[in-house]
Amino acid sequence: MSTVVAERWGTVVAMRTSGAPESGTARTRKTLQRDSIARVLRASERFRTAQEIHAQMMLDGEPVGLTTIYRHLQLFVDEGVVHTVQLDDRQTAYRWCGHSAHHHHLVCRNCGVSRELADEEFEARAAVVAEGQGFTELSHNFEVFGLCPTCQR
Amino acid sequence: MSTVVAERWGTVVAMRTSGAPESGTARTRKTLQRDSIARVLRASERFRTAQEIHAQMMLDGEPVGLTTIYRHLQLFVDEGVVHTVQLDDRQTAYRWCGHSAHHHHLVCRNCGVSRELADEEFEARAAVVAEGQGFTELSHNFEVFGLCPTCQR
DNA sequence: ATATCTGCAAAGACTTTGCAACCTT
DNA sequence: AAGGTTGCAAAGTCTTTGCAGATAT
Repeated sequence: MSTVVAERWGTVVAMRTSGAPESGTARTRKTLQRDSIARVLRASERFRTAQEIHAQMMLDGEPVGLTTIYRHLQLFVDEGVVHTVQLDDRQTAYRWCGHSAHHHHLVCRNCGVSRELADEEFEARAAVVAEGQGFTELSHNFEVFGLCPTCQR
Repeated sequence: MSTVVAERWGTVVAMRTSGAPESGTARTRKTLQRDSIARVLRASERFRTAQEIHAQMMLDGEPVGLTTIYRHLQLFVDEGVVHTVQLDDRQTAYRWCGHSAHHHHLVCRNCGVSRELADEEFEARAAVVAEGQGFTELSHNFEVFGLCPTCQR
């Protein structure tokens, strides 16, 4: 159903069109766990790790297995509605964006709050510089970290 | 000797001045292993993982423990002469740059070969966009991946 | 002579997989 | 009824740490 082409250096992800199941293939089922996870993600503009999401759900009285959380996060990422950031300590943080349009993030390194950054000039320059070196099939990572207004106090 | 301030979201690394030991502190010793690792890194313009470097050294008849490789890579990073990139599969890849001036990389996702990118406009735009949102103490990640001329064939 | 360096073994941390019971459709 | 879903336990990976013997200065 989903086609993810992950390569060693940089990743190329083919989005999966969640609503339109392929010929004779099963659909993703609607379950309490899936809904809970989506709700928690949508409720905050922060990047959270799977473990943090799990801990919060346990506290909130919505116990969902860590395994299930990892699985749905990956499904959401495949669908393009959740975006990720690699933390320095080798963890992956997830954030609900609700759409799969290409963009980047400005992330608070203290609390994880983030804003979306969609700057066409970045994209253009990245392409120009890379193509100037003869590289093709480009993709890129770009994240800005800083202290958000709230965490500056 | 080295001061590394690693925060959860994004990293702030205080360079360590390798040549000038602090008051009464010991210096890094010159050893065969350290030299071998540095030589291997300098010999290629690629980003390599610790495990790849280890494998190559074993094949090259320069057996050095994986532990030692990890330790020296970290020392080189602290000194600023080696830069890193986080791979999608959660590994860290290292590349000898020889200097600690701020820059980014254009990396071939097939073979890891890379070119340095030093584009002041990127830096400027990143700062402007982020400050416009009220964020301070900025830092950022930026890497472009693609297929190098050689790997396109 | 002594503090650092090496590297094996073991520990750590996050994430993935096997599998039997469970729940949507 | 059929097949996706759940979650515990176990496995997997990369990286770090403990420690005793080896080594650079």
